[in-house]
Amino acid sequence: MAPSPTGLLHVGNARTAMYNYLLARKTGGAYVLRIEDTARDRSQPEFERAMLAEFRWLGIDWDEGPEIGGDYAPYRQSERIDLHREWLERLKATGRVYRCFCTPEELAEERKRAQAEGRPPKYSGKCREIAESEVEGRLNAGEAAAYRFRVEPRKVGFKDLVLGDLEEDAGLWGDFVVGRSDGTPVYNFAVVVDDHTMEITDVVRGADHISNTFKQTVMYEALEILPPRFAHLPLMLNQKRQKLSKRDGSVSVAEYREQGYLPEAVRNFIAFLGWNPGDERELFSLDELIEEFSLDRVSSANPIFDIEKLDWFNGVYIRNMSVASLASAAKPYVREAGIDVAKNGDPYFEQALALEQERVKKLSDFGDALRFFFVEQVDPDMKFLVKKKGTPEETADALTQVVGLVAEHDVDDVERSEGYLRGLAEELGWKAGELFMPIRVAITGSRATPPLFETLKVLGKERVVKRLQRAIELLSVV
RNA sequence: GGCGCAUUCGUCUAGUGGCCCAGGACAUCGCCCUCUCAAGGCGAAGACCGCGGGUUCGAAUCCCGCAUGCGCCGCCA
Repeated sequence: MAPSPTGLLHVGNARTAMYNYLLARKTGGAYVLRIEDTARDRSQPEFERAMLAEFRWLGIDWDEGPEIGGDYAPYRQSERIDLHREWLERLKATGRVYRCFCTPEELAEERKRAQAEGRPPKYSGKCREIAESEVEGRLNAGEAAAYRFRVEPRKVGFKDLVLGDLEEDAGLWGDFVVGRSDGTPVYNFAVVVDDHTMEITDVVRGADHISNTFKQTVMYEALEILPPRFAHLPLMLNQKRQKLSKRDGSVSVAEYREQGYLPEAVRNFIAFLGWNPGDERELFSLDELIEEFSLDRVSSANPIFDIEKLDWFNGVYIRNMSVASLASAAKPYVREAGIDVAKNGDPYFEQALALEQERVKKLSDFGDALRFFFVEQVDPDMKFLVKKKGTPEETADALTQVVGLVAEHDVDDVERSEGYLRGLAEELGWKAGELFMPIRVAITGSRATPPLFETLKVLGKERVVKRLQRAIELLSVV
């Protein structure tokens, strides 16, 4: 994989990296990470660091790359410029490149005019036939000149492992730049040099690179070297059905991590955006994905990123976790929500967590879900604290009796609590739910909570009594 | 504007000439379970397979055209 560090890692790139990774692990090949940082103005080391961290979080590791090195170092494109220059010399030797003196301004102007007149914005070839002597003269006079590749009009094709045979007419291109006037290589040329010199066998990248691949194909031929295998992945689209962009805000992997999506869920979800095993299974571990993945089952249509399905995957993975590992995963998020996790000890936290485990979709949901377990007092909504179709007075009376029972029998045995509380409801002539709801609201402040008796047990007699008494007071003021 | 790629339920998709008047999953709705909320179980609704022509005894599947969407057309990657 070869990301360019010009922003945060977004889910589209993450999927591409995943497929690369799966393919490498499945075939037993070496997985190479190369940083494409030839965009000097936009590439930033912070982005590189962040991206690598994000890959690791997803469980994607690599065999060769910056930091860890490898036989084909260096692994940053910007550090391979000498090699690119060397290969540019080779290209020059084939007579396929020439100097172009057009300034960026002139070219932009040309393009604008072409667009306005409805012509394809293609380089005119203006500098193509400048005589060798004139080239030298202008160069000596200090004029800047780029290197352009002389394109011969003909059909260019390659076999794509996902899309099949692809073909394009090179006659439509115009000569393209391979070396900038400042001496640095252009990405599309650097890639050819790097892929070849690093002995890359398989290139899996986004479909937005298809037209680059045609041009690379021509360069490979000119240099008389063999291209790698290519596979282009249909572009992941946002809800508006546009290509996912780094400028697109809510698509960075970091954001999902921060919201409490689990790496295994994100992985599983992303893998299924454009790939499936051919049967109806959907839950796949990394190892299973490696085992089953193949490029020929990658679909050729553009998938749309649908957060609801991710939510479902995440919920499934949260439910499947052991309480202990869920606890360590969730703690930072709960703390982030302003809750003093350590306050009542780990066992308390884990018991509370276990009650909410099947009720959340994201780790960040635990903050709100667990809050009532940790606050000093809850603020019950009077509307629901009062018995349905009942009065504050009778509710207060009932809760007073509940306090008595709790004080006498404790709440440490779920079945016993249920027994005596059901008994009370019967005595009162109430339906069980009519009694349980006021209790629930009194002790949690909410109508949607884990099962009542287990909640009572975790909270403990003392808290329960205190909260009930406060609710009774609130009811008496009404 | 040119070129390329794509087009099956709202979304992800199965489907490679007869098993498909199209299967699964998410979401939605209903029922069950039930002390609430979830989870779970069961069920419903939801796709004239983008449109139009062919080929064939037979097409979602093959061919052609059109439409739409996306991508690329940079001394960005």
